[in-house]
Amino acid sequence: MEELQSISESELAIMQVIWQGGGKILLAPLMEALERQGRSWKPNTVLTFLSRLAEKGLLAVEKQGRLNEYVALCTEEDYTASLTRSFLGKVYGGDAKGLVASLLRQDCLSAKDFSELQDFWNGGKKVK
Amino acid sequence: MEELQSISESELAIMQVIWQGGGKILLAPLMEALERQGRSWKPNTVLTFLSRLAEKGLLAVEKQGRLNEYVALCTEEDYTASLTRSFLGKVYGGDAKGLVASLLRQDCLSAKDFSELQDFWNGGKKVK
DNA sequence: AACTTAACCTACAAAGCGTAGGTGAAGGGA
DNA sequence: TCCCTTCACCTACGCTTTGTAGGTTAAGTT
Repeated sequence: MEELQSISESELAIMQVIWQGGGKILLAPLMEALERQGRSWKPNTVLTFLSRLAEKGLLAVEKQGRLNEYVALCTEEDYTASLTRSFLGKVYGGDAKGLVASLLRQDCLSAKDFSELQDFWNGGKKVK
Repeated sequence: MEELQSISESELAIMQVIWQGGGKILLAPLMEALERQGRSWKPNTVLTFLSRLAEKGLLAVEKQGRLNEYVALCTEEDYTASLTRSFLGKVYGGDAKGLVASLLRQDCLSAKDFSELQDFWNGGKKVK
């Protein structure tokens, strides 16, 4: 699992549309989706974000006739997992238990959350 | 618990020295500590970091005679807790269970970690 | 032929960061 | 008393990231 490059807020918004749309998209539907969520970026602005995402290795650009199809190179889960590993390393020196302890101390995990995680732990181990 | 401003790697290195030295420090001992850990910053460079930390609200500057004493305004635990909340919000939309599930999926938590966390959970709740 | 869309290249300002230099005040020693 | 060192404070400069496009051109649509 490689370390993904970090991206900006705006770039993330683009990726989220692509992920939610099944992992690949053309410019026109992307613009529409962004418009629908209230982002009023000029097409060129979006194209800039797209090419930066390609530079950063998050997107592949595939010619479909004369148009470009922008294809996500990882899933949203891969991306958040990578961010999480990076955060864990930088802030907790890789000590995942420390991170969870911090969540517990801050009351971020309810009793219900915790028991669900236990189930996940017990069940998930086998499945995987 | 306010949201602390984010700081750079270098600024963090400064804060860590201060935290480890009991929360307050003068320039001279700070320089020595940094020197000892192999950082060869010029004094002015360190002073820049210190004033940026003060601007960001992480440090207070108190005159001790003609010298400045740089005083940490939060503990290291407060700082990492704040980073963690911020990360949790941005990446998981506040879903702490989702974060922990991601750690589990990535095998970041061993069985031993998990049982220790259960102890922490059971014990910690009472204490607090 | 004119218009629209998309692609590609280039640019530019603001912010963040590393890295100090210049200057001046204040002790400390010769 | 005069110089040297330390520290503080202000200013700056180059590099990178990010938001935000404009200019130009090629291709498809009317």
